[in-house]
Amino acid sequence: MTEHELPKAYDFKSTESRIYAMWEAGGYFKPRNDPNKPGFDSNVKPFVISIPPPNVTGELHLGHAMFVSVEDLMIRYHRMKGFSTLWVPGSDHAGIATQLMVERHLLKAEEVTREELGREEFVKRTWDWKHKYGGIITEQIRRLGASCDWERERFTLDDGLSRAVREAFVRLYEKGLIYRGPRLINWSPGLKTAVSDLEVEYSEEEAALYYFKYMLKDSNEYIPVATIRPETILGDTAVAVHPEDDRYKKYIGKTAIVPIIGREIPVIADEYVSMEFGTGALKITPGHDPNDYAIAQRHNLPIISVLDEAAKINENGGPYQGQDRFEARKNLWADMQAAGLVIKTQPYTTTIPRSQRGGEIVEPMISTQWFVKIEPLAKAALEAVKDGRIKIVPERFEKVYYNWLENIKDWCISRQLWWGHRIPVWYCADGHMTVARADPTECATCRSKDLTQDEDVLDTWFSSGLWPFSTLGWPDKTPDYKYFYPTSYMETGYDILFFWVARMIMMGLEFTGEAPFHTVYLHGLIRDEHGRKMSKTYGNVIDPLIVMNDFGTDALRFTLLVGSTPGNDMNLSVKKVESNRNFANKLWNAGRFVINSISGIRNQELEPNPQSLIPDSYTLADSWIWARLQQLIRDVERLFQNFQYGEAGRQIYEFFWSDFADWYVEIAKEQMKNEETREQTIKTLARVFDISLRLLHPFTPFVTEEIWGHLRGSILESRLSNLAADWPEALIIAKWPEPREVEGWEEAKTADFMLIQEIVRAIRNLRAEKSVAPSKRIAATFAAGDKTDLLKEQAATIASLAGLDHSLLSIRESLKKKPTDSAALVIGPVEIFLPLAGMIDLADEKSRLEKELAEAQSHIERLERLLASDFAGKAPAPVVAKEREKLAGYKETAEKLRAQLK
RNA sequence: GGGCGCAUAGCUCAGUUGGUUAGAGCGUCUCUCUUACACAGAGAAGGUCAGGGGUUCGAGUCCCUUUGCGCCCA
Repeated sequence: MTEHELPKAYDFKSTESRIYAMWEAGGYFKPRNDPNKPGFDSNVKPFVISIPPPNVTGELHLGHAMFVSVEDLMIRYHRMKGFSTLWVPGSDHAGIATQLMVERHLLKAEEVTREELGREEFVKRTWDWKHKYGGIITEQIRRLGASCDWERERFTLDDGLSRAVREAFVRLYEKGLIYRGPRLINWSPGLKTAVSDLEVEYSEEEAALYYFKYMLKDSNEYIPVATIRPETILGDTAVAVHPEDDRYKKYIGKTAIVPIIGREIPVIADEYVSMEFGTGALKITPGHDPNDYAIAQRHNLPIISVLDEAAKINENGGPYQGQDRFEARKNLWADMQAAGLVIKTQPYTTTIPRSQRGGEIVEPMISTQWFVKIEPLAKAALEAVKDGRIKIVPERFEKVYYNWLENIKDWCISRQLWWGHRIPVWYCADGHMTVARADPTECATCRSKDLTQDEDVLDTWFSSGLWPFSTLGWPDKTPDYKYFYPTSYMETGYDILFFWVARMIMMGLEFTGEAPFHTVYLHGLIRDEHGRKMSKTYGNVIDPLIVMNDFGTDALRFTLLVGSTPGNDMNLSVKKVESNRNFANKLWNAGRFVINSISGIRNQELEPNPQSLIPDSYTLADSWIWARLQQLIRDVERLFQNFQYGEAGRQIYEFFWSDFADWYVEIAKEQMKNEETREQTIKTLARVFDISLRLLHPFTPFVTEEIWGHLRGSILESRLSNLAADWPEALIIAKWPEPREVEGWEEAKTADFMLIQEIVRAIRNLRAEKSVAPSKRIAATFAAGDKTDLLKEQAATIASLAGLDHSLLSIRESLKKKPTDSAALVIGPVEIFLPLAGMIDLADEKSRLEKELAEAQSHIERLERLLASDFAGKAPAPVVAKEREKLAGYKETAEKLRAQLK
């Protein structure tokens, strides 16, 4: 398509996939300096991000859209700045989620359970599932414009990454940082697996507090005790009271009788017991409560488990064996009631532990699991942030990070699942353990060939923790690893700071000796337009794919980037995306205008104007837009350095729409009518537009790439081809605009231009107020004082923007006599008279001017008061000077208005 | 219980070393199909920056405090 045929509206549908394919085919997503290729230069600085791997069977949601938008922006910015840029993509096997999904599918499609299929077949089926659906999420990420190096795509269950997992496990084991043993863990009865502390969520819920009598042995006395989970009575191994509690002191050391099952347990004293809470006495169930577990350790109490893996009462529960936990609760309580042991029940709000996945109530249970001894790792991870090797943005999350690591407990890493990295530990018939990187053929202790591998798999986050280096080839010192590691930024949502970021830091430091990245950037979560969490049941979920279909990828990306600030949640509405679709269209149409302008000179026999080569030939508007652009570049650079991407985007948007499109383009139309300024104007249009597109490219890559291609083409075909002589073939690899120092002329030009803007606005305003038809060109008389030359020079511009008749303009230094039948305006030193015969009501005019005078007067008073105060003495001189200038301006305005009113 | 965040126009939000008369988008009202764009242009209305106190020449911005909402950890 040639530039002459550019459609009136930007058609993202026909553009995005074509542009993406062009980028990929052009190899632009690959690092420009590749350690695996000839000509590699180790001095070129790399910039590396490893993607937060999405769940391989997941589907795109706004969280993905958010991280892709931010990371792609970071990557594109650095790529344009000349870094050798690598964004490593990939996905995560997501043990529980994927296994559940496949199980559900098998049950529905084939009516088989995984147990019926058997482990080997089930894992095979899951791989089938992965191969079939695993590509969906990455395809969707491509749609977002992600410029990652797809040839380096990784999956956590790949051979390479699985090798890394084994290496990591074995190293930790050999160092004594991994151990196996029975501990109190969080058990998910529905999934029949252990989960880590982080995978348990606590919710405030209505429950009941059950009060009952703990009878003392051989006595009619009892200690009243309250519990939320009566069924755990079956596992009680003590009753605890506070040593200072006068009510119960006397019972310490005596024996209590467990209701119904009649076990004898001691009454112990422990300061942990709160005398105020409940009855002041506590039943101790070390097998099913973390606090009780700790008390039991202190007092050497036995630990009794009363639940099996389905959370049914086990053989230790006497008559209740086989009953579900909630059923047993009811039955036991009824039996206790019958036995006269019940005191009362009362409603009670408490925090209930629920599984992050599925939401079922998690049971603390004693179970033999694998753990990472976390303290030494946590200490190192803490240090890395404290001493600044790693910086977290926004900074407040550093505190959150410290707090978590300072109170961390050992990490339960084994899961009773089939989908995942199987624990590299083998047992022989004698129970010897063999821990090995490669599958062993015999027991390391007794040489027995009869080995069985541990049934469990590792927590998915264990492999995710290795991600920044396992994806680059670790444990091998590959060229990629040597050049690209450590990575640069880790960008992700704050919700996985502990799950993932902290663990990556711990593992990175442990295994590579280096922080895996120097900066952690955390984005917020996306909520609906009124700040509610998006949920399917609520029906307020926004599907990014639908949004992209309706408004284009750029619109969605720009909305997410500009609408959010680091670490803060953002509310998203489709309306916002729509308005940003309009922005993309604005870019497109401004581009059409610029391109048409360039094409316009191609066919004309126009001698190059020698004057236009010298800076003096810049018109006021040229100078102004250039100064504004340079300021924008400086501001954007500063904002990018400070991770203020949203603000940077807003400023570019503002510049492009309000300065470039609304003012400069309109003035350019006028300037192009004049042969003397024509070429310079076109050049300025082209240069400013080019730089604007470069600045916007990381935000809205598709539309900018597309229109930039047309811009480049039209310039190269034109007589101005040297303008684009050093432009590369695609915007994605074009040079980022570098900030330049202020040259000194900017302030005066900008001030002059702002005066012109004020004049134009004032005239437009008056016209609208007086209902002058927009198409009607009217005359005007200016008394411009020392701005006379400026106004004369800008007469054509003012006339065209304000709807004046250029031939009927009169610009003087001063007027002997005020024109009659005119409406008057005062803009600082400039007086404007618009002859609006017949539309002027003298009384109206008078009150309008009086109102303006009153306003000016109030400013004068305010500023005089200000300047008479300590302000003048204590504020910095430039600030004071500015206020003095303002005062002078208002005084001038007021004086002129007073004259008008005479 | 400990920690963190938020409160600015009808709605959703910017406003990062304290310095004009506090901004944007959407929505509302008026006008305009002016040859890049009606996914647009021009104009307008709309705010005690949650309340109180303090620091400062100067506070939406810094400190203290109250209230309300949200989140994290225990």
